[in-house]
Amino acid sequence: MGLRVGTRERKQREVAEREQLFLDTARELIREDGLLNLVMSRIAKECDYAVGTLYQHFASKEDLLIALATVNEKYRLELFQRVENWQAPSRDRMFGLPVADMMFVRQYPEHFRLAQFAYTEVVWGAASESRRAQALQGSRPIGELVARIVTDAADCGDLDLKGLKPNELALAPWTVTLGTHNLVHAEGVLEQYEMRDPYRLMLRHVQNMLNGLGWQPLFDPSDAVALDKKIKQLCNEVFHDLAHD
Amino acid sequence: MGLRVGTRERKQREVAEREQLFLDTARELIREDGLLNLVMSRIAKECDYAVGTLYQHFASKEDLLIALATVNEKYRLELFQRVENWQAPSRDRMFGLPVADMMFVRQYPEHFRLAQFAYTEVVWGAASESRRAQALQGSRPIGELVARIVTDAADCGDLDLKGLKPNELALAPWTVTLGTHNLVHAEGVLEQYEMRDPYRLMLRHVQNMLNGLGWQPLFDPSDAVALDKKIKQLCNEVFHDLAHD
DNA sequence: ATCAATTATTGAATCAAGTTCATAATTTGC
DNA sequence: GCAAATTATGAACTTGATTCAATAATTGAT
Repeated sequence: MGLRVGTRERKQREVAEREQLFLDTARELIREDGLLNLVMSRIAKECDYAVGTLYQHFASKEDLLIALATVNEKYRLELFQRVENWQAPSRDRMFGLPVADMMFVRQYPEHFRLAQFAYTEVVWGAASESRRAQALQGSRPIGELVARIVTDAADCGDLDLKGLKPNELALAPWTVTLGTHNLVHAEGVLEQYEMRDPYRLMLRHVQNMLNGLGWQPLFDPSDAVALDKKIKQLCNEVFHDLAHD
Repeated sequence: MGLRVGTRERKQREVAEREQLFLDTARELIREDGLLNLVMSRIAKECDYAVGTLYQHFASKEDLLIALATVNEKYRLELFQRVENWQAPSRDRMFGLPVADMMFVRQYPEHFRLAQFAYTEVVWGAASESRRAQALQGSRPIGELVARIVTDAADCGDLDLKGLKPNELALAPWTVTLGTHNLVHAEGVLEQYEMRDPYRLMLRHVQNMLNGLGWQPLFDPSDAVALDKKIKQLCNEVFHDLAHD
């Protein structure tokens, strides 16, 4: 029986590995040809499996897209965790999250577009129930992490929640980040307004928002040197291994 | 020749009317069956035209979606113009824009989802060049309107731009609004955090943001009564005809 | 009013993917 | 080693977007 369990486990591992292979290949194909041209049979062929096998893993194309978005999120969580463990004032840790998000988008340039697409009714509704549950499950640790930072700030007196729940307050910088990703990925829109470096602007506005929330110590966002210094500090102390710019 | 021109103009008008009919029908079908189930041949049949005729107007399904998003934006512009013409302090007018956006989403509940989808590379890239130009052209007046409000505020001393261009500053509340729309339309996400009334929260955070930008006069967003009063005021004085709640 | 030329409409046919499922291959349990 | 159970395969099916040859309507000139 020991052997039987052993082979069963090996089997499971092989299946998991193959799923990862499918997802990695899909990510690669998307990077090459764009989300628009992702073709299921192409993924299968690229991995030397039949389409039917691919469909053993993913109930549909949408299902695969949600799965891909979900594994990508794991990496984002990793970056967020670094920020959480960083020894720094609560405000700097909160500010670190949008910075982490920026780094994340750099590493997985197609992720945001994919996510934007995946969480649309069109795709979300077409994925399997279990896949959706898995995706939501995966996003939970991020929400909890952010809430911990906010709670921490409130506890040590850096922040007054003013009746908001931690996640409600955290929504403020989150929407700024999310909205920026949206605009950056909305073809043609920002170009029209001649905006250089929208992510830099995003970070400035996150600081404006944190000031508006009364998160201590206040920071002067018009001080370009100080803002740069803060970003550099994060790159050095938290994201040293993936700085490339 | 006068007659010839006359008939030509009539022809053009008829074509324009038919295009509008196609778009209205598409909007209706989307409302009924969702974006997911929009079928080109169904639109044509519903309008008593052949698919080929539909394709005389729109180069592709994506082209039609962009066109629909573009006409919807006209209505949004209308609401924004009401706010601009409102006799009120600059800060209240700026705050009015997210409120207008809220009203707009109420009137066209599927618009935001459509827009989110339409400006994705996937769809945007598949639309015709001229259609994209038209879409960008349509969004320009909104950008200009917002910039006017910001400039106005700076001129009358309510606001210090601190080196930002008007549109760069306006990006701050814009991202908050956009990010909120995103979350609201991302299936399952907000439910997980048990957030009631995300749009109310959005408006509060817009006020936090405007405070952070130092837009005078400052407002206490934790004062629920005052916030309600401000929203009510806008509903009464600017959106009286479409209040329904 | 007539008709050739031009323009617009039509919908059956084409094509591209996503998805299924009967068959073949492999693995398991005995 | 073998029957049963599981898994993999890819040709066939299905749906829906798009095309285009055939048909109809309109135009402009006589």
